[in-house]
Amino acid sequence: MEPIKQRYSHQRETILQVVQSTLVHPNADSVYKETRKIIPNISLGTVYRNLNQLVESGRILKLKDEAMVRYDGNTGQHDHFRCSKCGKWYDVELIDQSIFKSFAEKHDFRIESFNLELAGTCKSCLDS
Amino acid sequence: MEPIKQRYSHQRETILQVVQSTLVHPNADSVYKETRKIIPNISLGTVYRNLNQLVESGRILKLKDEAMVRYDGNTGQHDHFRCSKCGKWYDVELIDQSIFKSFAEKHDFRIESFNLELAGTCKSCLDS
DNA sequence: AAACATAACAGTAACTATTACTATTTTCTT
DNA sequence: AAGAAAATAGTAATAGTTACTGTTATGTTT
Ligand SMILES: [Mn+2]
Ligand SMILES: [Mn+2]
Ligand SMILES: [Zn+2]
Ligand SMILES: [Zn+2]
Repeated sequence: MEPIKQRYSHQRETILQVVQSTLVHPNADSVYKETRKIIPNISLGTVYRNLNQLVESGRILKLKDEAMVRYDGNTGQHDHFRCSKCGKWYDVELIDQSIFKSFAEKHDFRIESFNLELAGTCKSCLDS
Repeated sequence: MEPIKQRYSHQRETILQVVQSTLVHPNADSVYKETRKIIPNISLGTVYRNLNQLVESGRILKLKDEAMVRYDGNTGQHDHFRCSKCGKWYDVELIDQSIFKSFAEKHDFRIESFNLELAGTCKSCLDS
Protein backbone atom coordinates (compact mmCIF):
# COMPACT_ATOMS: atom_id res chain seq x y z
CA MET A 1 0.00 0.00 0.00
CA GLU A 2 2.66 2.46 1.10
CA PRO A 3 4.78 3.79 -1.74
CA ILE A 4 8.24 2.30 -1.53
CA LYS A 5 10.73 4.92 -0.44
CA GLN A 6 13.57 5.28 -2.87
CA ARG A 7 16.69 6.62 -1.26
CA TYR A 8 19.41 8.50 -3.00
CA SER A 9 22.39 6.44 -4.01
CA HIS A 10 25.63 7.57 -5.50
CA GLN A 11 25.74 4.37 -7.54
CA ARG A 12 22.30 4.86 -9.08
CA GLU A 13 22.94 8.43 -10.12
CA THR A 14 26.27 7.49 -11.66
CA ILE A 15 24.67 4.63 -13.60
CA LEU A 16 21.99 7.00 -14.85
CA GLN A 17 24.59 9.47 -16.05
CA VAL A 18 26.51 6.72 -17.81
CA VAL A 19 23.41 5.62 -19.71
CA GLN A 20 22.39 9.19 -20.48
CA SER A 21 25.81 10.23 -21.71
CA THR A 22 26.03 7.83 -24.62
CA LEU A 23 24.19 7.09 -27.84
CA VAL A 24 25.29 3.47 -28.15
CA HIS A 25 22.36 1.91 -26.27
CA PRO A 26 24.67 -0.07 -23.98
CA ASN A 27 23.97 -3.44 -22.42
CA ALA A 28 24.34 -4.10 -18.69
CA ASP A 29 27.94 -5.24 -18.89
CA SER A 30 28.92 -2.18 -20.87
CA VAL A 31 27.25 0.07 -18.29
CA TYR A 32 29.07 -1.89 -15.60
CA LYS A 33 32.49 -1.40 -17.22
CA GLU A 34 31.88 2.30 -17.77
CA THR A 35 30.57 2.88 -14.26
CA ARG A 36 33.58 1.11 -12.77
CA LYS A 37 35.76 3.88 -14.20
CA ILE A 38 33.98 6.19 -11.75
CA ILE A 39 33.18 3.77 -8.93
CA PRO A 40 35.85 1.09 -9.26
CA ASN A 41 34.39 -1.38 -6.78
CA ILE A 42 30.76 -1.22 -7.84
CA SER A 43 29.13 -4.60 -8.07
CA LEU A 44 27.55 -6.01 -11.21
CA GLY A 45 24.47 -6.90 -9.21
CA THR A 46 24.14 -3.26 -8.19
CA VAL A 47 24.25 -2.24 -11.83
CA TYR A 48 21.50 -4.68 -12.76
CA ARG A 49 19.34 -3.72 -9.80
CA ASN A 50 19.61 -0.03 -10.50
CA LEU A 51 19.12 -0.37 -14.23
CA ASN A 52 15.89 -2.20 -13.50
CA GLN A 53 14.82 0.48 -11.05
CA LEU A 54 15.63 3.23 -13.52
CA VAL A 55 13.53 1.47 -16.13
CA GLU A 56 10.67 1.06 -13.69
CA SER A 57 10.73 4.72 -12.75
CA GLY A 58 10.78 5.66 -16.42
CA ARG A 59 14.16 7.39 -16.38
CA ILE A 60 15.66 5.08 -19.00
CA LEU A 61 14.29 2.69 -21.61
CA LYS A 62 14.81 -1.01 -21.95
CA LEU A 63 15.47 -2.49 -25.38
CA LYS A 64 15.80 -6.08 -26.51
CA ASP A 65 18.83 -7.07 -28.50
CA GLU A 66 19.29 -10.50 -30.02
CA ALA A 67 20.12 -12.16 -26.72
CA MET A 68 20.63 -9.29 -24.33
CA VAL A 69 18.90 -6.28 -22.90
CA ARG A 70 20.06 -2.81 -23.82
CA TYR A 71 19.33 0.53 -22.21
CA ASP A 72 18.53 3.92 -23.64
CA GLY A 73 18.93 7.23 -21.86
CA ASN A 74 16.74 8.92 -24.46
CA THR A 75 13.21 8.54 -23.17
CA GLY A 76 11.63 10.66 -25.87
CA GLN A 77 9.48 9.11 -28.57
CA HIS A 78 11.67 7.42 -31.13
CA ASP A 79 12.21 4.11 -32.90
CA HIS A 80 15.28 2.08 -33.67
CA PHE A 81 17.23 0.68 -36.54
CA ARG A 82 19.72 -2.07 -35.70
CA CYS A 83 22.54 -2.98 -38.07
CA SER A 84 22.99 -6.73 -38.21
CA LYS A 85 26.55 -6.31 -39.52
CA CYS A 86 28.10 -4.00 -36.92
CA GLY A 87 25.43 -4.37 -34.24
CA LYS A 88 24.95 -0.62 -33.85
CA TRP A 89 21.60 0.84 -32.85
CA TYR A 90 20.44 3.99 -34.56
CA ASP A 91 17.69 6.29 -33.34
CA VAL A 92 15.07 7.01 -35.97
CA GLU A 93 11.76 8.82 -36.12
CA LEU A 94 9.29 6.74 -38.00
CA ILE A 95 5.98 6.00 -36.43
CA ASP A 96 3.16 8.43 -35.94
CA GLN A 97 1.80 7.47 -32.58
CA SER A 98 -1.75 8.31 -33.60
CA ILE A 99 -2.21 5.08 -35.51
CA PHE A 100 -2.22 3.21 -32.22
CA LYS A 101 -5.21 5.10 -30.91
CA SER A 102 -7.51 3.73 -33.57
CA PHE A 103 -5.98 0.32 -33.18
CA ALA A 104 -6.69 0.26 -29.45
CA GLU A 105 -10.30 1.25 -30.04
CA LYS A 106 -10.81 -1.38 -32.69
CA HIS A 107 -9.39 -4.24 -30.65
CA ASP A 108 -10.42 -3.13 -27.18
CA PHE A 109 -6.84 -3.43 -25.98
CA ARG A 110 -5.15 -0.98 -23.70
CA ILE A 111 -1.78 -0.12 -25.17
CA GLU A 112 0.89 0.74 -22.67
CA SER A 113 3.97 0.69 -24.84
CA PHE A 114 5.05 0.03 -28.35
CA ASN A 115 8.34 -0.75 -29.90
CA LEU A 116 9.29 -0.68 -33.53
CA GLU A 117 12.59 -2.09 -34.50
CA LEU A 118 14.03 -2.22 -37.97
CA ALA A 119 17.00 -4.36 -38.78
CA GLY A 120 19.29 -4.41 -41.75
CA THR A 121 22.58 -2.98 -42.86
CA CYS A 122 23.60 0.56 -42.07
CA LYS A 123 25.13 3.00 -44.53
CA SER A 124 28.67 2.72 -43.27
CA CYS A 125 28.55 -1.06 -43.41
CA LEU A 126 27.13 -0.94 -46.93
CA ASP A 127 29.92 1.37 -48.06
CA SER A 128 32.82 -0.65 -46.69
CA MET B 1 31.36 -22.03 -50.93
CA GLU B 2 29.27 -25.16 -51.41
CA PRO B 3 25.73 -24.80 -50.15
CA ILE B 4 25.26 -26.81 -47.01
CA LYS B 5 23.15 -29.84 -47.71
CA GLN B 6 20.19 -30.10 -45.42
CA ARG B 7 18.99 -33.61 -44.95
CA TYR B 8 15.49 -34.63 -44.08
CA SER B 9 14.90 -35.34 -40.43
CA HIS B 10 11.82 -36.68 -38.77
CA GLN B 11 12.57 -34.48 -35.75
CA ARG B 12 12.80 -31.26 -37.75
CA GLU B 13 9.55 -31.83 -39.59
CA THR B 14 7.76 -32.68 -36.38
CA ILE B 15 9.08 -29.52 -34.72
CA LEU B 16 7.93 -27.48 -37.70
CA GLN B 17 4.45 -28.96 -37.50
CA VAL B 18 4.28 -28.25 -33.79
CA VAL B 19 5.14 -24.59 -34.33
CA GLN B 20 2.80 -24.28 -37.30
CA SER B 21 -0.13 -25.90 -35.55
CA THR B 22 -0.50 -23.35 -32.78
CA LEU B 23 -1.26 -19.66 -32.41
CA VAL B 24 0.39 -19.23 -29.03
CA HIS B 25 3.87 -18.25 -30.29
CA PRO B 26 5.57 -20.89 -28.14
CA ASN B 27 9.01 -20.68 -26.62
CA ALA B 28 11.63 -23.39 -27.05
CA ASP B 29 10.68 -25.32 -23.95
CA SER B 30 7.04 -25.34 -24.93
CA VAL B 31 7.95 -26.68 -28.37
CA TYR B 32 10.11 -29.27 -26.66
CA LYS B 33 7.29 -30.46 -24.40
CA GLU B 34 4.82 -30.64 -27.28
CA THR B 35 7.22 -32.44 -29.59
CA ARG B 36 7.99 -35.01 -26.89
CA LYS B 37 4.37 -36.11 -27.10
CA ILE B 38 5.18 -37.30 -30.61
CA ILE B 39 8.87 -38.18 -30.25
CA PRO B 40 9.21 -38.99 -26.54
CA ASN B 41 13.00 -39.18 -26.44
CA ILE B 42 13.80 -36.09 -28.49
CA SER B 43 16.56 -34.00 -26.99
CA LEU B 44 16.18 -30.37 -25.99
CA GLY B 45 19.36 -29.59 -27.90
CA THR B 46 17.78 -31.02 -31.02
CA VAL B 47 14.78 -28.74 -30.57
CA TYR B 48 16.97 -25.67 -30.24
CA ARG B 49 19.17 -26.63 -33.18
CA ASN B 50 16.21 -27.23 -35.45
CA LEU B 51 14.30 -24.16 -34.36
CA ASN B 52 17.35 -22.11 -35.28
CA GLN B 53 17.64 -23.85 -38.62
CA LEU B 54 13.97 -23.32 -39.36
CA VAL B 55 14.36 -19.64 -38.59
CA GLU B 56 17.43 -19.42 -40.81
CA SER B 57 15.63 -21.07 -43.69
CA GLY B 58 12.68 -18.73 -43.23
CA ARG B 59 10.12 -21.38 -42.39
CA ILE B 60 9.31 -19.90 -38.98
CA LEU B 61 9.80 -16.53 -37.30
CA LYS B 62 11.75 -15.67 -34.21
CA LEU B 63 10.25 -13.27 -31.68
CA LYS B 64 11.70 -11.76 -28.55
CA ASP B 65 9.74 -12.01 -25.36
CA GLU B 66 10.80 -10.31 -22.14
CA ALA B 67 13.54 -12.81 -21.40
CA MET B 68 13.00 -15.57 -23.90
CA VAL B 69 12.75 -16.27 -27.58
CA ARG B 70 9.44 -17.28 -29.08
CA TYR B 71 8.63 -18.82 -32.43
CA ASP B 72 5.89 -18.15 -34.93
CA GLY B 73 4.70 -20.54 -37.61
CA ASN B 74 2.93 -17.70 -39.39
CA THR B 75 5.52 -16.22 -41.71
CA GLY B 76 3.13 -13.82 -43.38
CA GLN B 77 3.37 -10.09 -42.76
CA HIS B 78 1.87 -9.24 -39.40
CA ASP B 79 2.66 -7.48 -36.15
CA HIS B 80 2.15 -8.40 -32.53
CA PHE B 81 0.41 -7.26 -29.42
CA ARG B 82 1.63 -8.74 -26.16
CA CYS B 83 -0.50 -8.67 -23.02
CA SER B 84 1.63 -7.88 -20.00
CA LYS B 85 -0.98 -9.38 -17.67
CA CYS B 86 -1.51 -12.85 -19.16
CA GLY B 87 1.57 -12.94 -21.38
CA LYS B 88 -0.37 -13.86 -24.50
CA TRP B 89 0.76 -12.78 -27.94
CA TYR B 90 -1.86 -11.62 -30.42
CA ASP B 91 -1.39 -11.31 -34.15
CA VAL B 92 -2.39 -7.91 -35.48
CA GLU B 93 -2.23 -6.12 -38.82
CA LEU B 94 -1.05 -2.61 -38.30
CA ILE B 95 1.87 -1.40 -40.29
CA ASP B 96 1.80 -0.55 -43.94
CA GLN B 97 5.12 -1.83 -45.19
CA SER B 98 5.42 0.97 -47.71
CA ILE B 99 6.50 3.49 -45.11
CA PHE B 100 9.80 1.65 -44.82
CA LYS B 101 10.66 2.17 -48.45
CA SER B 102 10.87 5.91 -48.09
CA PHE B 103 12.69 5.52 -44.82
CA ALA B 104 15.36 3.34 -46.39
CA GLU B 105 15.90 5.83 -49.16
CA LYS B 106 16.18 8.74 -46.78
CA HIS B 107 18.69 7.10 -44.48
CA ASP B 108 20.60 4.99 -46.99
CA PHE B 109 20.01 1.90 -44.89
CA ARG B 110 19.12 -1.48 -46.29
CA ILE B 111 16.18 -2.82 -44.33
CA GLU B 112 16.02 -6.58 -44.03
CA SER B 113 13.39 -6.99 -41.38
CA PHE B 114 11.17 -5.02 -39.13
CA ASN B 115 9.30 -5.83 -36.02
CA LEU B 116 6.57 -3.89 -34.36
CA GLU B 117 5.47 -4.96 -30.97
CA LEU B 118 2.75 -3.40 -28.92
CA ALA B 119 2.34 -4.20 -25.27
CA GLY B 120 -0.49 -3.55 -22.88
CA THR B 121 -3.53 -5.29 -21.49
CA CYS B 122 -5.75 -7.44 -23.65
CA LYS B 123 -9.54 -7.33 -23.70
CA SER B 124 -10.10 -10.48 -21.67
CA CYS B 125 -7.68 -9.29 -18.98
CA LEU B 126 -9.38 -5.89 -18.88
CA ASP B 127 -12.77 -7.52 -18.46
CA SER B 128 -11.85 -9.84 -15.63
C1' DA C 1 22.65 -53.80 -52.47
C1' DA C 2 26.80 -52.58 -49.89
C1' DA C 3 29.98 -49.12 -48.67
C1' DC C 4 30.82 -44.52 -47.71
C1' DA C 5 30.57 -39.61 -46.06
C1' DT C 6 28.56 -36.70 -43.11
C1' DA C 7 24.23 -34.39 -41.33
C1' DA C 8 21.61 -35.12 -37.42
C1' DC C 9 20.84 -37.25 -33.21
C1' DA C 10 20.49 -38.11 -27.75
C1' DG C 11 22.59 -37.13 -23.76
C1' DT C 12 25.26 -34.23 -21.17
C1' DA C 13 28.45 -30.52 -19.97
C1' DA C 14 29.47 -25.78 -20.44
C1' DC C 15 28.36 -21.04 -21.06
C1' DT C 16 26.30 -16.51 -20.07
C1' DA C 17 22.96 -13.06 -18.86
C1' DT C 18 20.45 -12.22 -15.01
C1' DT C 19 18.63 -12.76 -10.31
C1' DA C 20 18.85 -14.15 -5.40
C1' DC C 21 21.15 -14.24 -1.08
C1' DT C 22 23.75 -12.33 2.99
C1' DA C 23 26.34 -9.72 5.95
C1' DT C 24 27.59 -4.89 6.02
C1' DT C 25 27.13 0.03 4.92
C1' DT C 26 24.55 4.15 3.76
C1' DT C 27 20.63 7.01 3.82
C1' DC C 28 16.91 9.22 5.98
C1' DT C 29 13.67 10.01 9.80
C1' DT C 30 12.75 10.67 14.60
C1' DA D 1 22.58 10.39 18.38
C1' DA D 2 19.83 6.33 17.60
C1' DG D 3 16.94 3.46 14.95
C1' DA D 4 14.77 1.48 10.66
C1' DA D 5 15.36 -0.20 6.36
C1' DA D 6 17.08 0.79 1.57
C1' DA D 7 21.20 -0.09 -0.82
C1' DT D 8 25.60 -2.18 -1.33
C1' DA D 9 29.67 -5.57 -2.46
C1' DG D 10 30.57 -10.00 -3.03
C1' DT D 11 29.15 -14.34 -4.12
C1' DA D 12 26.04 -18.25 -5.17
C1' DA D 13 22.29 -19.78 -7.82
C1' DT D 14 19.10 -19.83 -11.80
C1' DA D 15 17.67 -20.38 -16.50
C1' DG D 16 17.87 -20.08 -21.40
C1' DT D 17 20.85 -21.48 -24.77
C1' DT D 18 24.90 -23.48 -27.02
C1' DA D 19 28.83 -26.75 -27.41
C1' DC D 20 30.67 -31.27 -27.25
C1' DT D 21 30.87 -36.40 -28.09
C1' DG D 22 30.04 -40.85 -29.39
C1' DT D 23 26.26 -42.97 -32.09
C1' DT D 24 22.57 -43.16 -35.66
C1' DA D 25 20.13 -41.82 -39.85
C1' DT D 26 20.23 -40.07 -44.44
C1' DG D 27 21.56 -39.49 -49.05
C1' DT D 28 25.14 -40.65 -52.54
C1' DT D 29 28.41 -43.43 -54.99
C1' DT D 30 30.05 -47.49 -56.29
MN1 LIG E 1 17.33 5.20 -28.78
MN1 LIG F 1 2.36 -14.01 -35.02
ZN1 LIG G 1 26.52 -1.32 -39.56
ZN1 LIG H 1 -4.21 -10.65 -21.25
